[in-house]
Amino acid sequence: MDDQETGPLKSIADLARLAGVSVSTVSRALTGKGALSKGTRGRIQALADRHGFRLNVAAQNLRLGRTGAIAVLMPLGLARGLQLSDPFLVTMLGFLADALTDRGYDLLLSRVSPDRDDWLDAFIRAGRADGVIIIGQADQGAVLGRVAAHYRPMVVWGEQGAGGGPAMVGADNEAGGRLAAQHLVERGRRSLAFFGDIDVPEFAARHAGFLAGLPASLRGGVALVCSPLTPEASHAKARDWFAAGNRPDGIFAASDVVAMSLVAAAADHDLRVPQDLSIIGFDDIPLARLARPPLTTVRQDIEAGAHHLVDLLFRRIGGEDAGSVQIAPELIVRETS
Amino acid sequence: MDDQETGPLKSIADLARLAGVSVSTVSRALTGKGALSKGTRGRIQALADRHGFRLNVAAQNLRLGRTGAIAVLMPLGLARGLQLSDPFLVTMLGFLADALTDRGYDLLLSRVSPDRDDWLDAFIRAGRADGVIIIGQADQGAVLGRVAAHYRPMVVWGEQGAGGGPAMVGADNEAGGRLAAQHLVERGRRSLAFFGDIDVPEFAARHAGFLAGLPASLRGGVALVCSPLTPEASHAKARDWFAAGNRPDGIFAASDVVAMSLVAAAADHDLRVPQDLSIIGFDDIPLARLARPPLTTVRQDIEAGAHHLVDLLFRRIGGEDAGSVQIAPELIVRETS
DNA sequence: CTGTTAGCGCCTTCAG
DNA sequence: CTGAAGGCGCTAACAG
Repeated sequence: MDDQETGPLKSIADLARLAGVSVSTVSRALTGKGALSKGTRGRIQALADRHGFRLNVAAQNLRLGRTGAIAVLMPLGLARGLQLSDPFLVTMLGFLADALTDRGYDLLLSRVSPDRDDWLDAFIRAGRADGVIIIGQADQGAVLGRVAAHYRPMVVWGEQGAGGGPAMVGADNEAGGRLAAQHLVERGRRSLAFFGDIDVPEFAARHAGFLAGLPASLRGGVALVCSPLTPEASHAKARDWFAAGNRPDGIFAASDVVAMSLVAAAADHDLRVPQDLSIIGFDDIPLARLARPPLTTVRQDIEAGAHHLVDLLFRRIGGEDAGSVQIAPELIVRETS
Repeated sequence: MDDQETGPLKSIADLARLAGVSVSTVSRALTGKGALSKGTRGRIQALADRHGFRLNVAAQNLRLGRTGAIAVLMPLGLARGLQLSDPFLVTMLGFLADALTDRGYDLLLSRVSPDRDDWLDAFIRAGRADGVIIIGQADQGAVLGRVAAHYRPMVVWGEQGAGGGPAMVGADNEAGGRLAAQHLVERGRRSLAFFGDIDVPEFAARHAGFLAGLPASLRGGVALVCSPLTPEASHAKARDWFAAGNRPDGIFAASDVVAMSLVAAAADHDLRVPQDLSIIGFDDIPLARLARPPLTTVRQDIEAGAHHLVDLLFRRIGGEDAGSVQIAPELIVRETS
């Protein structure tokens, strides 16, 4: 195939020498930018192809003052990589990867430890990415607010704080909580509980909405159980809680994984779902439908969320001062309620 | 805080000017490399800290001829980002992110379309990453083999091919299949099926091991059902298959998601699991234990797999000619068998 | 111990 | 339409 075996082409200069033109001509030919005669351009492109030469993206980016990558950071999951295993986060990650690729950007998945207060500033100043998407503000609201004040290309998935914070995209968690409450009440449930850690803002909003959606007579009796998120830990928590003799007839869980743990723990204690106990999750992860019984849940549209995140980010990169977006949740009634 | 407001420090040169030293001194101070008096180093580091200055990683990497990133590519999941949602892949991704971060590398998640034959060469030549981890060879065995012949820093998760291919890490899928077969036989199951797409090499090996683990008398009667991998699609496939009147008493599924779909579909057809039908999955994803009934499965140690992948990759980056690794699977008996 | 110098591979004015 | 030259921000010899 190779008529002239000149060794691997390391740089644009090698190719220029080979083609008998200058480096700038090669650059113009390969980037498609700048005026160039049709003939030369075609000839050089063919030559590059034949030798398998591609512009070095790193150098290109340095010169252009960009990186071609968007960082996705998940403060929630920093302590253990395993936290990343939450199906919701992962599904989100997949959609983000697609949306970013469509725009010609790479997704940089970088674990950062929110141990020091300046973890985010430090990451940003390292210049590894042209923008940052944060999934789950966790307890870093203050940090995010401070950084947002002077760094534009950042968007956050999570619960809308009181104005002035970073640009956010998220489900209307409070509305979701109300949906769950109304549904349980319609089912005749009266002894209720919420499973989730309300130190996480999203979960706090779900909890608040849940209470708000209840008649005043029930509101005071709602048990609040601070459950972890992983399958193992939440299952253990639920089992202990049932073992302690708690017998509610309706539970709203902060996530589908927690809800599935509850279903499993209920079975361990011979509680029938949904006859004795209604359980509602949140997220509608793909596996929720496959659970036995199929899980009733409040759906967040993850794909729409990912697209909004990316749209918003690129608007802000483009200089627009685009603001937050909220996505309406939807109750999906299956068989655990 | 800032005693001298000089505007944001854009580069090492600004800081050098501010500190009254040369750029190389600043470089030495901030990288910690090279000889430098304790005093100057401390002074410059303090100054950098005070002004929030950090070395630009992109420029640093260009100079060093590296990128500081490892690409993770998943040819399986390229058509739709959603494919990434398989819990196994996702869990793997989390462990990889951790292992790479520990070594100071970023994880570049880049969707590439294996449409043209040179997708991998093109990606590599763009120079975006210092190494490549491929999760799931899918039908790209030929491409991987060819690239491996001239590109060292690449490792593949999947099924060991006949020698000469790329460096691989993977579970011993055939042994896993045998474990499943022996277990079903011990349970007295005689009418068997395998659910999975044997065009995928890993699944083909699981299928082959399954047959090999069976007494000759049963081997011929094993149904082979080509099932997709996503929850929705595999559930539909299983339901249709039961609806067509098929009534095996033992099924080995290519993945836990497929197994959970089978459990759900069996329930739709009033088949009791495990009384009427034993089902075994593969992977042992975190949710397998939470399924109702908890799923019997063949466990692959995902964390060990991720560590082997990263170890192997860096050995190869370091010039070693390290070869493949195989991980022993383990049967986890729960309640679907 | 510190400064000077020459690039890493590319893009982009500015001339011709 | 094409070439020459400077520089993106940083590091690593080589001098001093």
